[in-house]
Amino acid sequence: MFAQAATTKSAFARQAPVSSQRRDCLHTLFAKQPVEHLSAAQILFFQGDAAASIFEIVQGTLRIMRILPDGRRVITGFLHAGDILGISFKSQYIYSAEAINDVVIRRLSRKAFEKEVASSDELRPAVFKRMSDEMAAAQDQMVLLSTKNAEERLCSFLLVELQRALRMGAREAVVPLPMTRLDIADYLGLTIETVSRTMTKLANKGVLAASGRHAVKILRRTLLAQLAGDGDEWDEDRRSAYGSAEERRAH
Amino acid sequence: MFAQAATTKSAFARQAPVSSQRRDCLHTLFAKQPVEHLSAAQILFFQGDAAASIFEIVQGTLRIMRILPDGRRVITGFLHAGDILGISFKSQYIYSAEAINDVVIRRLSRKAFEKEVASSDELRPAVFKRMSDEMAAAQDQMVLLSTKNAEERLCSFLLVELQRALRMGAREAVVPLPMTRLDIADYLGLTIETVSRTMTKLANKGVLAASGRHAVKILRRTLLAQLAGDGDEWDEDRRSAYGSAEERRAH
DNA sequence: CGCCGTATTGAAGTCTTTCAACGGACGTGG
DNA sequence: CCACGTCCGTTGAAAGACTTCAATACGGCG
Repeated sequence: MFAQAATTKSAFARQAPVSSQRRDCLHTLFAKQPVEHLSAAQILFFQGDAAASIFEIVQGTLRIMRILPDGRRVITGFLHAGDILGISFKSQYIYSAEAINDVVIRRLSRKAFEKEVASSDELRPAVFKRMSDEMAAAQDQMVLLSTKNAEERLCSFLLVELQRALRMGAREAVVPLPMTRLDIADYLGLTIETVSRTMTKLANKGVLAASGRHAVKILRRTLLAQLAGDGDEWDEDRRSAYGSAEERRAH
Repeated sequence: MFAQAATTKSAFARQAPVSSQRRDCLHTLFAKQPVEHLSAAQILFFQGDAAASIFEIVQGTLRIMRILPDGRRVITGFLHAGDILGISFKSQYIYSAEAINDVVIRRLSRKAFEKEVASSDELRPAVFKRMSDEMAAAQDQMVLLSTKNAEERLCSFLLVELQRALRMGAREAVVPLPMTRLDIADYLGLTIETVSRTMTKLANKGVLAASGRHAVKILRRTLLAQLAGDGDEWDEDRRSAYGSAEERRAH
């Protein structure tokens, strides 16, 4: 168990949905904290709870979500090993966090965290950067939800998760999907059926192949990236052309 | 002009799309900076530009947006007088900012800003809070885009803008809409036609009445709030009921 | 006063959702 | 070790919401 946690810890992430960057000095803050365990479906905290702690995820995956008064659920992100959770909170948690599988975390009190950050000139930029990355990820998600169709959404999601898996040291292009289809649907703003249908469509196209229920193997990564619709992420040429392209319509 | 700018400056905002809080000590940073003027449709900065400055909006409205490679545009927020722009940036701007009408801003170099923040124990929490508010707003927008239909989206938007107008000292329930329908559409993830149709539907219901092209008068504020679908924003009852409500489907 | 860009309205089309049934995997218990 | 039940995922068909295409109307500005 210890060895396992150690290897997981050495993993890092970049560009993931909510807050995951490469290992930085922030992790040293948690190094001495004891680990805590959560089992699948266990809730770490509720939306509206007093935001007392900041968490480092050592192992496993969490979903962070909001529930609307009428019961509709929105998943605003998935958090994996190496991610830090709770930096951008106010006095109350703005969403709920729930374990998808078995999760190991370390906890730091908000007070202690703020004290450390105030006193360290090295920590401050790291915190700042992390929040900025979180914000950028949130913007990406808004773009996805505003303009992308089902196929583009799923491809975007799979691409990000694939990149994460590869950074974690995966040797094959296999994307682990510990969450259920409903989680994916609630994250992408689709229904479970549409996710399922789109997945089989991608399989038929030869983009991917199911690898058990909770993983997919990516067969054509370039095609996946094209279908994701992010293209080359805004190149210089497009920029100068922008002015004349203003009349283009939405969607 | 000066007097006008002064009154505008005393305005504050809370809970607006991207970054607008009540007046706080951050504004003192800009007090000595000279004002700059932008005319309608003028671009303050481009997505991808080196993020050299932080801005305080003294007057007017900006749209912040991202352009996808294929030309699709997403507006991730509108910024009004009193808002501060650019705190959550990395080394490059993650979106473009463009004036909707005539805009007055003050500018502070990123370097100077960071220096001030590092040295002031009062400024740091203010910056932190602002970024957290921005994050919360981004999450709200994700919820809107994920789960809400056209009517709910438009009502949510109008409600936020109405609250802002009232805080700014508006005596009547009139929402100024300096942006075009296309802007609203790109912000809400809809088409211009759907925005238009939904607007007239709301007028027929007696919720609002057009007041020229760039303003609407809200006639039934409570109904507007109900139609926005945010309800009472997550009450305690619902929370305990959540566990048993897990089987609910998306949308 | 007339023009041009913006907004509204109508009708058809498309994508996703909804409703419904089936299939398959996993875990428990016999 | 297999049987069975349950949960999750897949597939099909119909319905619905929004988009798209197209024409018309409004409103500000020269």
